[in-house]
Amino acid sequence: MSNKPVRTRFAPSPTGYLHVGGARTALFNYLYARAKKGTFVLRIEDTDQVRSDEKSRQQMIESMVWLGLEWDEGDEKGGEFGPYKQSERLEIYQNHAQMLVEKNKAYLCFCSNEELEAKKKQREAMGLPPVYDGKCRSLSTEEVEKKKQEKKDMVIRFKMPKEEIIVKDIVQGDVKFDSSLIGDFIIIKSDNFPSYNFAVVVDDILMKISHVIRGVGHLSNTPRQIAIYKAFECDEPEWAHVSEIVGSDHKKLSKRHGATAITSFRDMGYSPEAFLNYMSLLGWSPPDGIEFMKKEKIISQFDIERCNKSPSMFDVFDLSQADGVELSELNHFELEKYLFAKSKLNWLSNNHIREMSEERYLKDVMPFVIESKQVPESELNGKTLKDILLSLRVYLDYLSQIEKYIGDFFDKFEISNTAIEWLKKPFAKKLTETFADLIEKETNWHKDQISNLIKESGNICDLKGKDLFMTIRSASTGKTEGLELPVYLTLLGKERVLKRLKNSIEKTS
RNA sequence: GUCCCCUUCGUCUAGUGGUUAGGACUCGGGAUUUUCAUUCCCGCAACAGGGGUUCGACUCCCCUAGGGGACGCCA
Repeated sequence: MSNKPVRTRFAPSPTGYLHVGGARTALFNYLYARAKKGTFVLRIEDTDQVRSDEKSRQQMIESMVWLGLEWDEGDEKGGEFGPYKQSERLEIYQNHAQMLVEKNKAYLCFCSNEELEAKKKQREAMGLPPVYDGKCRSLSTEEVEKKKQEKKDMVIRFKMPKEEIIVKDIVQGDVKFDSSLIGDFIIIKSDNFPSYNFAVVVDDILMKISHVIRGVGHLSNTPRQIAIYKAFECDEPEWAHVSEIVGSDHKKLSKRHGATAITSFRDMGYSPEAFLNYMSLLGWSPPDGIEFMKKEKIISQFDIERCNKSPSMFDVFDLSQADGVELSELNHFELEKYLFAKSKLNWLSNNHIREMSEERYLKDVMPFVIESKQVPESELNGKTLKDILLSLRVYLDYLSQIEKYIGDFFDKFEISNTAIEWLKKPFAKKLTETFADLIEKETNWHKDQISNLIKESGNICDLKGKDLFMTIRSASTGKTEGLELPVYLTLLGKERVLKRLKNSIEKTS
């Protein structure tokens, strides 16, 4: 419609952690700005003095940074249209409200809360929409002055014109609203703070926002906002109300689906790219249908026109297992239990982990290795650990899973029930001893050589196939699954293999 | 209560009047792998229901049901 430079914004209110819903909105704004070579701005909407807090703000920023949603302008970064915190823009809103009052498009209202409440109930009883009746709309200047003298609480209300308002929305199409159902709403509260609908519009005008991309929840606010644009004689931005995200129970995302706190996913060891990839697929799909994408590819294919209207489910937690549990209160360890093991998120994440550079992977996985406390400190920097981690890479859906594999390569040695079955076989003891002997004498510790030794043990004991391999596997790893055996043993190291074999021999007798 | 929006395999979705309704994840089967994972192949599985409009409807209209959202001195 317009060829103005694209400027999008994400405008969270710092009243809690950033969750999937918010992050997805931020993502779409980011993606669109990048796709159109525009600007992405971050504005903090902290006009709710009671609920806003600094900690939330910081956690949101932390989440944004982690996801790689870099903003070009905004909080903590500055820019030519600052400040970017609404609490620091109070004067601007008041001036603008004053302009509206002077143009007779807004007015002072002195009605008390009790009065309003009573009227609302009355109207509801009569089956009328609960809108303000406009009592103070036509107060004379004298009356206004008099009430001001009395130091009555006052607010500023916007004169809502009676007309049909059509929201022209990129994803929702044209949506009609009857403004008589809206009424004169408050733009400046009695604490002198602007109301949401007013502050957004003033900011979006001043910050030259070209596209407002947000959840459908805001669609019904849009007529109010359009009316304000008109009152200021400014062009509306392009609207795009994307579908909301729901939890596995089809209900709006809440603390119950928890972990919707972005930082929880970071803590579980999802890579930001993977999580971003997953979120981009909620309500949008790439034209070529290929879902595993790096950020650059998402950007190059993104368009809001391909966003759909129907709500998408954030389906990574098994809520049926989490009855009465508030997932948002759990740490990554506890949270893991409620994850669907085979979610698309995990699949994508596994793919991203495999595609990472080795350096990046090693660097990212290390904290989880350390956290597991299963690797002796002396070996933390060794080449062996590096090789182990690299071999384990294909097994990981998210990095914290390394904690369940890594111990098997060091001092931990437990024989699983299925492994015991192999060790109980009649030939197990002899085979294990034979193999141990061969290993003890071996000086060339290399996977090909180990492979030879396994075969040789087989020849000596007249065994091959599963009997041979599974028994040796069970005796040396305690498990019946895992890496290719010669590789596994190479990584384990001669000493540990011997120790384990001896241990297993005792169990077989 | 009033207004607005939504409803395609279990999930994410493609699809804009004529398709064997496509893909991805999951699931089942098979091949490869000494095992597990990986990889490859095959398969199961959907247009919420009812009315229209039309030669023809997943696509358009209406109704019903279900879900979501808005109606704040919250954002």
